[in-house]
Amino acid sequence: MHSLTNSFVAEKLEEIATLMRLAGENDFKAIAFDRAARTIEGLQEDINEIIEQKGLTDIKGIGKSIANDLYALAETGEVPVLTDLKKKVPEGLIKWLGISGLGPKKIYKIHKELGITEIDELKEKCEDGSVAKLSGMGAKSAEKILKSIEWMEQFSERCLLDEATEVANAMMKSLEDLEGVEKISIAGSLRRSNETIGDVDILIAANEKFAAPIFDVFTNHPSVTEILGKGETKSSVRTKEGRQVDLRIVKPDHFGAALMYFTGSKEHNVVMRQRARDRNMTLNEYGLFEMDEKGNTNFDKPVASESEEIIYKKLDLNFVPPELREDRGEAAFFEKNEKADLVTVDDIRGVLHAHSTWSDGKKSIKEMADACIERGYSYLGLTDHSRTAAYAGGLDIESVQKQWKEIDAINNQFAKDGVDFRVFKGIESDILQDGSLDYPDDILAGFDFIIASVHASLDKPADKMMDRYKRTVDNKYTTMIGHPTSRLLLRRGQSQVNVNQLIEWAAENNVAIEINANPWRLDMDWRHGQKAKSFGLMSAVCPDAHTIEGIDDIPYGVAIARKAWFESDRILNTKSTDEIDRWFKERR
DNA sequence: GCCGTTTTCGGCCCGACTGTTTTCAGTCG
Repeated sequence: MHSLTNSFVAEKLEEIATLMRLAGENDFKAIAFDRAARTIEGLQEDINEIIEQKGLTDIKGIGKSIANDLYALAETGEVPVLTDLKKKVPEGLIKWLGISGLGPKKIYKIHKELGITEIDELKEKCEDGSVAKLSGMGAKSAEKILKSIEWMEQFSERCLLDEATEVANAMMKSLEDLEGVEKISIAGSLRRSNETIGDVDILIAANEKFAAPIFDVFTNHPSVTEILGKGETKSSVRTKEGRQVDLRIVKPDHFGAALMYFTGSKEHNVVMRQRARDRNMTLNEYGLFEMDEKGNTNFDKPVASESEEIIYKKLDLNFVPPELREDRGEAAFFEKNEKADLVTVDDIRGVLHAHSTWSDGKKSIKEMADACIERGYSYLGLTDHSRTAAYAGGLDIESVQKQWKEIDAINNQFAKDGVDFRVFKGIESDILQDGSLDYPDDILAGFDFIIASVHASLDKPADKMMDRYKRTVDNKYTTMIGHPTSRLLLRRGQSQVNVNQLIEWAAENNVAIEINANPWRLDMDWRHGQKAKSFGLMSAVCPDAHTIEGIDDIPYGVAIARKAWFESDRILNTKSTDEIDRWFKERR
C-alpha cells in the first residue's frame, strides 16, 4: 500500500478534472472530480485510514467510480483513468489554460484541427492566420491569444497577497474620493484573503451618470499599461506589475448583492443560490428575489439587495466574514452562531519568530526590538537559526550563550529606562534528519521558547517526514512547529506532510503550529483550519522577519489565521507578556 | 461522475460579455 497525503490525492483528482475538460469530456464529469478534490483537501481524517476501511463512498461527493480510482491509487500508486487521459491529452496543452480567452473547448479544437501542442506552435499558427480560419474563431481571437501569450511570458499568472494588496490600495486611493462614489470595496479572492491572487476586483456603488468619469480615472491611472476592456458597467486594465484589475460600477441599491456575488467564492455562491432556491427565491448579482409557484420571478422588487448582511439574513444566516466564504462548513456554522470571533490585527500584541544579525537577519536585536516598540508591540520573541543551518549563519553553542547575555543586557536596560518591553530568548531550531532538535538538552532548556522547522531534506517521503515530526513534537522543548510544509508559493511545492496528523500530535502535546506570515509561505495552510479548530490547536502569527519591514507582514498572517477560523484565544501572540511567559513555562 | 420526501434518470447556479455569429457557443467570474 502506498502512503498518501490528502493534498496529494486532491492534486491527482484535480489533474484528472483538468485533463477531462481538455479531452472534451462532459463538463459535469470534470466538475465531479473537482468537487471530490476539494472535499478531500478539506477532510479532517487521514485519507489512508479511510481507504483502509473502504469508507470512501460514505463521503458526500465521492461515489463508486472515484472511490475505485483512489483504491487503485493507494494500491498501485497510479490511477488508470489518469494514465489514459495523459496518453490522450498532450501535457503541453495544460499551459494553454493560462491564456485568457482560451478555455478547454477552444484549446481542444485548435489542438485537434492544427495538430499542435506547444505554446510556441500556437503563437506561429496565430501569426500565420491558421487559427483565425477555424470556425468560431477570427482575426480578433488570434490577436487576443497572441497578446495574452506575450503577457504570460512576461508575468506569472498569479501573484502573492502583498503585491495584490499594494496594487489594489493604490487604485482604491485614486477612486474612493471621486464624485458620485457612494461605496467602494475590494472584492474577489483578495477580499477573501486567498494566499495567491489572479485578478484584483474593485466594486463601486454609484449612480449611472457618474460611471463614465469614474471609469476614465480608472483607465488613466498612472500604473495602467494596457486597457483590456471598457464598458458601461465594467472595465479591465493591466498594470505595470502585470496584474489585471477589474472595476465594476453598480447602482447603490444593488451594492450588497453585487459585493457578495463578486467576492465569491464560486463554491460559496453556488451554496447560497441553492439556499435561495430551497426558500423559493433566486439569488443573482442584483439581489435576492421571490419566485412564485410557476417559477416566475419578479425582478422589480428584490427581497434584499442593498447589503450583504440583509441578504444573509433572508437566507437564515448570520453575516459570513469574507475570508470564510469557501464552502467549508460556513453555512452550517453561521446558521447557528452569530459570529466566529476571528482574530484581528489589533489583537496581536507581540512579535514571535524574527531573526537578527546574529544569523541571517539584517538588523541587530536592539534595532528589531525598537522597531517592535515603534509599532506598539510589547515583546519580541527572537529566533535566530540554529547551528546546523550554516548557510544562514546558525548559532553554535558559544554564540547562543553570548546572545543570551546580550538579550539580558537589553532587557535590563529596558527595565531601567521604564520601557515596558521584553525580548524572549528563542531559537529557530532545525529539525534534523532523525527529528531531533539542534542542541543538547541543557542548552535547549535555556531558551524561553523554541520554534522547530525543517530546512533540509525537504523531499523525504511522507512516512519518513512524519517520523521526523513525531519525534520533534514529542520533544518537551519544542514550543512550536515552524512553516510545516516548507512551501514557497508560486515557486516551490510543499513537502509531503500529513498536516492533519501533525495537528493531532501537536494539539495533544501542547505544541503550537505557526502561521508563517511571510507572503511567500503563509504556512500552515488555512485549509487545515477546521481540523485545527476541532482539536483546539494553538497557533501564532509569525512574521519570520529578517528585516524591519518583515515585521509588517503580520497582517497577511492574520488574514490567513482568520481564513483558518482562528479565534484570538488560540493565537499565542495575542497574549500579554506575562501571559505568554507563563504559557511558555507551564506547557512543558 | 454524483445524487435523490418532487427523481435510480435527468438534472447539475447564474448572468454578462465577446466574437462570432443571423441565434449562439465559449469564457469568465
